[in-house]
Amino acid sequence: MNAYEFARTEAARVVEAAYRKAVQAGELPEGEIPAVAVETPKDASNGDWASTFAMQCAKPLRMAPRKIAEALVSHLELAESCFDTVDIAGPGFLNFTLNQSWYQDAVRGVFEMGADYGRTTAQKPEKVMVEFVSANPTGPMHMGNARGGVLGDCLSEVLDWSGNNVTREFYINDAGNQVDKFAHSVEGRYIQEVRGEDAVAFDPSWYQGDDIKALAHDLVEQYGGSLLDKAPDERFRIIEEYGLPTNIARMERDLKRYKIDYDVWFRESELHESGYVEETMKMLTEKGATYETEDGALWLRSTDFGCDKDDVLRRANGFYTYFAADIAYHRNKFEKRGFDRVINIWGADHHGHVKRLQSALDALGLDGTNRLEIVLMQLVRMMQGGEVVRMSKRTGKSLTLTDLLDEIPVDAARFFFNSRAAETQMEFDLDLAVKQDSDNPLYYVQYAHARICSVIKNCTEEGIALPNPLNADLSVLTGADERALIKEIALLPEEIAQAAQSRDPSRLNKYAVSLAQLFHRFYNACRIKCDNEALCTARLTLCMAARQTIANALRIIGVDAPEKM
RNA sequence: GCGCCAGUAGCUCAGCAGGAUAGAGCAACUGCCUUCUAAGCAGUAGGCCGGGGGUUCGAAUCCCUCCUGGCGUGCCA
Repeated sequence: MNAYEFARTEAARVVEAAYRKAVQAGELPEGEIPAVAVETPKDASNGDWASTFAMQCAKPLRMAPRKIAEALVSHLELAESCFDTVDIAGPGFLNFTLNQSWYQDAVRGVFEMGADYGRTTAQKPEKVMVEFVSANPTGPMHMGNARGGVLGDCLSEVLDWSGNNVTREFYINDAGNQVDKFAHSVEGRYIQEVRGEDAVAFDPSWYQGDDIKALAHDLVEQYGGSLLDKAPDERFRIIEEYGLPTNIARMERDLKRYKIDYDVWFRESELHESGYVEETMKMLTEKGATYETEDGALWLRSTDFGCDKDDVLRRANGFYTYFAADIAYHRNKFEKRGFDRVINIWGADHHGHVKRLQSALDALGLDGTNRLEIVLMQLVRMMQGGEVVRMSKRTGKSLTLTDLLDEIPVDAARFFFNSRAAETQMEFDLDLAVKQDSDNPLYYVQYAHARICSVIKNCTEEGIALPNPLNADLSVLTGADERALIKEIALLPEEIAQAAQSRDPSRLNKYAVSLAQLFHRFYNACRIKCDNEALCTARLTLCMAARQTIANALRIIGVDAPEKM
């Protein structure tokens, strides 16, 4: 158990024991008491931990909260706990102050775990898949993908650190209408390049990006004009078999550059080719969840599940919809690959899709409502020169992930996109991002790390022996800034667990900034390299713990912790 | 129309399984480098927590309602 969790459970244990004793002594009535609530006060002058137990008991025990608090305190036994004192404050708060040995243990805990400090074990470890980005292979990735990429990657990391078995997956939509449209667009540009702009009229349904023209150009280099002699089907096949793998390889390369590595790249086309989609539709039909209309289309009875309308699974022309493939895909995740839980990162514009997919899985007996979670992410609004930059693959005007990484460092991008919870609307000002240097909170955090490294380096160069952190005596660290830093260090495992539980990795950014702030404050208030040997040793130990903690937090976000800046 | 998300300092946002005086960064102003990294620290100023009702010892946080903004409501994905 980590130091933070220990303190929390100790506070609750001690209060509950005091209540029992007070009842035995006849000072408090026996009653239906709630679980002991414990929290950390915002203001340090209210102690390190506080319990609102006395106030919560006011009603069930029919007593004034302060009276209850007084009775509790008179029976509190702190000798075996990690607390020094308990005070009654305000309407009946019980404010606990941590004792010296707790601080000592908290710092030691960092060194016992080292690079793994912050990891916890789950009560119920899950085999969980995080599917994210899953950008269409018909063009380059945009800013929404950039945000989703960091979000999914950091969420995966945080789930992993909380004791789960995590798989990162990219779903490749290499089937359906859009692929035809993609091939059509490349074909058009190919014809234009071979025979001239006027040979074929521009079709407004084409994807317009320069990437399409570039692919057409590649084909001209490879085949000359010979593709025009081939049958249309054959030509389409050649274009697809060149264009899709090329784009997929580029996405993989860009994501690697963005420090994202997937465990699985899953192709939608496999689901169609193997007959898995068809099989899944048959299962739904057997469960009575579908019906057919006269034109031959197959429908899912979504309204039966509370959705506003039914959904087409198989079009009148016999082709399965994206939704049908998606149901099959998720059946594959749960049934075939045995994931306990699946978390998808989706753009908020897909929110209407959530309930119907979950419901379809429920109909298959896979309990999608509880096991499939969708983290909806608001799209990113790009600003440049004070104006909104619209992003659209179709108009080709989008700013791509590659463009972004050409402009700003990977770490700056990753830190930025992990700085807000998924559901918040984000504004990304490119002008600001490019010139963003010392204003960027990332550098504030990294600077704290570099500063520590520098101090430690100076000490060793001057012949000051680094302490063995596992048995260093920290009893001299009694200052407010020192203790505040230690308490923050002790918080890392809890922050990670909370981030995982609430599916919100942006908590780690906030934590890292706060930790850096407390270090900078400590650094300014307390001289590390000082004449008092015991103090110097203790503060060096604290520095080393802070360094490890910052490094671990940054590692989860996926940015470097530099030794100098 | 219906559905989802959001509205907190000048700007960007934390806080929201109810708790003590509502926080941070940026911008503004005032101090701090002859000693470990000033990409730093300390301080000042800035608020009807969108409006209105309710629930209770206590509401930015929960419920209802209204207003404003974003998104969705395809046999597209």
